[in-house]
Amino acid sequence: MTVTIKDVARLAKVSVATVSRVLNASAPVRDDTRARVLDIARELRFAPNGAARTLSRRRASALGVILPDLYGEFFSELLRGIDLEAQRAGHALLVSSSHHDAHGVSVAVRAMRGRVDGLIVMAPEVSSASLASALPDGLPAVILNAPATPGAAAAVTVDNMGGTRVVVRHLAGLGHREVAFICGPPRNADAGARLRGYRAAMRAAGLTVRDPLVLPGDFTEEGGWRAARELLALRGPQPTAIFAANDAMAVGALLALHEARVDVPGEISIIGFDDIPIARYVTPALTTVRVAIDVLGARAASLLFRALADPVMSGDAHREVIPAELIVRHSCGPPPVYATRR
Amino acid sequence: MTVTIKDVARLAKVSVATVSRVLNASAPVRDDTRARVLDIARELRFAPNGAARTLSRRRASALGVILPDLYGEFFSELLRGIDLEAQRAGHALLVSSSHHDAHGVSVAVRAMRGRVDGLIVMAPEVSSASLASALPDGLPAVILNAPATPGAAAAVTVDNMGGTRVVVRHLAGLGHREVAFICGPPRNADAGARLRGYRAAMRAAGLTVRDPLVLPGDFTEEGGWRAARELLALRGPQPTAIFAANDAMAVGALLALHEARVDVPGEISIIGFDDIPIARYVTPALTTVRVAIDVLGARAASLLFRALADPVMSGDAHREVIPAELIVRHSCGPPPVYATRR
DNA sequence: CGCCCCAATGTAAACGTTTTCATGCTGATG
DNA sequence: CATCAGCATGAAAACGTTTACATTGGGGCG
Repeated sequence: MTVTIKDVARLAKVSVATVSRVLNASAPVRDDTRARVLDIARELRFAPNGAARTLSRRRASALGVILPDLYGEFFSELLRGIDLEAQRAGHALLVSSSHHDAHGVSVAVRAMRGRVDGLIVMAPEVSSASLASALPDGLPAVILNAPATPGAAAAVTVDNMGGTRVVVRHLAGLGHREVAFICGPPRNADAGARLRGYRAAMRAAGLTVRDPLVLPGDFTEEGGWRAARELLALRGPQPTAIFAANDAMAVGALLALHEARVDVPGEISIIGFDDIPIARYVTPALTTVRVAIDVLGARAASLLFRALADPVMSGDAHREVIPAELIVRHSCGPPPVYATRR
Repeated sequence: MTVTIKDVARLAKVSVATVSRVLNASAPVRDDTRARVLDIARELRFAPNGAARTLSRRRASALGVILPDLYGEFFSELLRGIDLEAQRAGHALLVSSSHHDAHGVSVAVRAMRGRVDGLIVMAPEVSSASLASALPDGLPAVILNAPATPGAAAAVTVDNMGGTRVVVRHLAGLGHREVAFICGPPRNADAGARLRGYRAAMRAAGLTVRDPLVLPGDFTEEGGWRAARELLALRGPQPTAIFAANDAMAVGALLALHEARVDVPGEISIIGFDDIPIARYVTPALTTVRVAIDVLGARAASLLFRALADPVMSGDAHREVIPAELIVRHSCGPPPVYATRR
């Protein structure tokens, strides 16, 4: 028995149309009737029903956000960036997380039909083809960090290539020649791009990638720890630097080296990717690549709003890239003398 | 021109009612018609309109979450906990942040009417009275970390009293007598509770609180840094331990002491509250009080679901407290000898 | 062979808004 | 004084579902 616009209309002795007009200022209303309606509305503590409004207006004033997870600072920052933009446009956020596979994403997308005006989807482990087919027809969408989609939907991505290039150049400039790489999850789009970027940058710097120095990983601290242990156990020449595909793994590797009493950066340099807040606090502070995650989110939202305002544009599959910047702290130095001399 | 249930009905040569029955399995339908309807629906890529469904069912299958902010790991974890519970109940999350004052919260609450089945509200700086008056009549709500509400709505809070007590006992047990305290924001409910808890626990331990040792703060790293500087500049006897009302400030204080070449824990012990992930990584690792933020969120959600299932209960203003646990790391030790000797 | 019941389906009325169209009414204009 | 413009309002039709109620048709039972 909640109070509806009809109750307000009845008590104010006007039609529901007039109440609607007063509340939305959508048409001129005489001052005295407006005052009367507002009084009654306030007295009854009337609040319009969102679902009815959405249905009638064919506009939800909400954005759907579909994420693989909600764990860690990455998603927190992303969501904050999206929210910032959405808020200024008077839109709410309908979030749904824990959607890893194509089916899960598809279900989540369907559940949002009619409740949101557009979609921001992040599904780094779902192929762009199946993702495109999961997206509904009439709903504009922006895809985050997806494998390069051939013009299917608008997308925002991190400049993984640029980020890895600057890392390898930095290490090469310090004199490193044997740079190990700890990969991310095999099916993850960012992880793949970073691996490719590492290989390309190594080649460009005139360095060769030795296969045993490319280790599997999974973006977790634990995974980084394991990879570092594996490197230490390697027979043959050790690497003089480790490049981890994200900061969490770099922190894990740091821990493993610390446990093994290997000096960082004296004996081995280490470098990450993302610049999560923790990176500043480990000892030695982690040299890494900064990506403005909140900007990533904000750009996605504003891109979506542009597509919403101008439906023609949405076919044009706009693409945006968030820059990545090298942050030099204390975990990298020149290779040890015996190594450079060799 | 999106596809509706009518289109499906027309092409499948049945009524919309039958389509609805098939899609919701809400009534028996002959096998062949069911198959036909499902075929057409799939072919047309039909997805029901959420707003229409909500309106008709008078149930949104969504929870509203109203937060003061989205910055930092606290909110990330909170949201994750809420999402976990909501997801298992098949509910989505409508989040709205950046609502600090009573008016902002009120606006956000109104915007959610008709789009959610219940509300989780966190507004640590809004008085419980004005908060209660902002909540709509028919909508169950759970309040997080609010100042003790006199039975207005269900609430979940952190055991600030228990947490501060165990901290003071720990420090007293190590031999500290002069324990400084860095406060949180003046109007923040948690901050207030922690200050009161500190005073009470000091008294219970037979220690006196000297006013110059209680410093203002604001829950930020920067604020903790400033407070520590102020303590160092103090004439008269220095404290042998600093208790910060949250971890962010403890980290800031740690930094200030490090800069001033004061040994922690040799000369001064330091202890925080919250156990944010960074706490493990600073040097020395921060002794603190662990609060399971994700559990806080999850409890709030499940409490809300219980209220939803059983509307009678919602009047009963259930109250739940999340325990706080001391995590001993390396930032606390016995006071320096010259201090104990005195 | 006629009746009744049940299963399957259709019809139409909600749900609470917004919005289009129609209708008075006021006052200005010729 | 007749007419017309325009402003304030009301009536009713959307919007896309679900669901209460009505209507079939067929089979079992007397």
